[in-house]
Amino acid sequence: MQLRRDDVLTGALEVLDGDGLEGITMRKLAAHLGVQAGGLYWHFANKQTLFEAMADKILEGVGAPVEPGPWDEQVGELARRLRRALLSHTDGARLVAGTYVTEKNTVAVGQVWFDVLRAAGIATDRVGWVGFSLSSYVLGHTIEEQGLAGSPPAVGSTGKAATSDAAESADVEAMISAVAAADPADRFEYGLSVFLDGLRYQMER
Amino acid sequence: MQLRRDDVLTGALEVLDGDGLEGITMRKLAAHLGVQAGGLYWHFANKQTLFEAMADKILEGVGAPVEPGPWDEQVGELARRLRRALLSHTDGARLVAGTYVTEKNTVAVGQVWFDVLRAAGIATDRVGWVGFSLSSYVLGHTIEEQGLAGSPPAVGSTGKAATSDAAESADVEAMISAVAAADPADRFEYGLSVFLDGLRYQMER
DNA sequence: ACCTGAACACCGTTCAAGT
DNA sequence: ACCTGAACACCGTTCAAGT
Repeated sequence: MQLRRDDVLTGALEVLDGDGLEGITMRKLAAHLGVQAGGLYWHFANKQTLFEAMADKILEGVGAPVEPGPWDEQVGELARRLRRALLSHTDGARLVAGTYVTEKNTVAVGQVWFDVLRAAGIATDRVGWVGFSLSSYVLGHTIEEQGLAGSPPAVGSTGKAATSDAAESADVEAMISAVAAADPADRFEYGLSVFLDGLRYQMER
Repeated sequence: MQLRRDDVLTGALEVLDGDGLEGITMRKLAAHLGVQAGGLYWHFANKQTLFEAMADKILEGVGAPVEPGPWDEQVGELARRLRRALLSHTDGARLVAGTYVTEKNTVAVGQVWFDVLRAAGIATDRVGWVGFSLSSYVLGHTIEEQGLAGSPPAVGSTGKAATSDAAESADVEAMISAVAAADPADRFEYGLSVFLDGLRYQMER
């Protein structure tokens, strides 16, 4: 049974889900595929290239056309789609963030964003900035989401708060706990709504 | 001349600036400090701990009190401060994003955000969400900024646009070029202004 | 065309032993 | 207290050689 490029990619995403971004090893992937490590280099020039292909595969479908409707709902849909794709694999956000992707799917993503924002009436020379800003938010948020998953119950609740004002420090800890305890999807939606409100405001001028 | 913990940290940031995040090696850092690799483990339990300390050091000063003034200017100042700190070292954003920091400076950063947003009149239970959203944007944006630095002239301009509509694809490429060509600081300010407009809008209701 | 086997130049981490 | 020396169990990548 010969290996196709796509089998390697699928196997790599399985290893990613099992062992995380730092756990992916050419040797481990090779073993997972029942092959010697050196053999992988026939399919991918190096690990970096493999990572880029993985990142692109994660973005598959994010560039699909969006349903007709109000522009702000469309933009929201795009943002949610991107988040869902990044969440679909362990450390997906960090993987995509770490690779400067120019592959097929990434270009497709750029295309839909462009179409939607242009149809929304945003000036051509601003469309890129809006898309870049919003996707930066999605990427940053999702990285934090996936990072927080394996971290201590509440960031900062380790008791080593060095603040002199005990009452105030308690408030901060309460804030941090509230953030950590909240549904990540709700937090995401909140930030998204702020951004969309800002966008609407800027368009009404 | 004995090594102090802080010397190791400083040396590590120098290696970071020289060789990037992937280039940092316990052995290389040891050589840079004129020491054997094993010796570093007296100062830091492991590489991850070292990285966390580096991330925290990068955030030094970001938690300083902010000058009195309109709340939106204060919030903007905090966002810009964070961006500047992340930009101050090669791959700074990715370093901070990859470490779940609970150290001194990080807590201090949380403290100022809390103070400023609270004073702005944002409800206590919303303060964390706002701070989290905004810092997600800053983190995501800065990661992309630092990533784009070493990448091809214009993402997507590789000529392999698979779209059927040539004219539309040209528009997308123009958009991408416009984003890549623009001053990163301007792009950052734009997204920040959108977020702040949205925040103002939400507070007026 | 696709992969093995074996090698090369590295890694992070541990730990007895030195000073 | 702070570091060396040497080892252990790994890495990514290359490349002749096999099928």
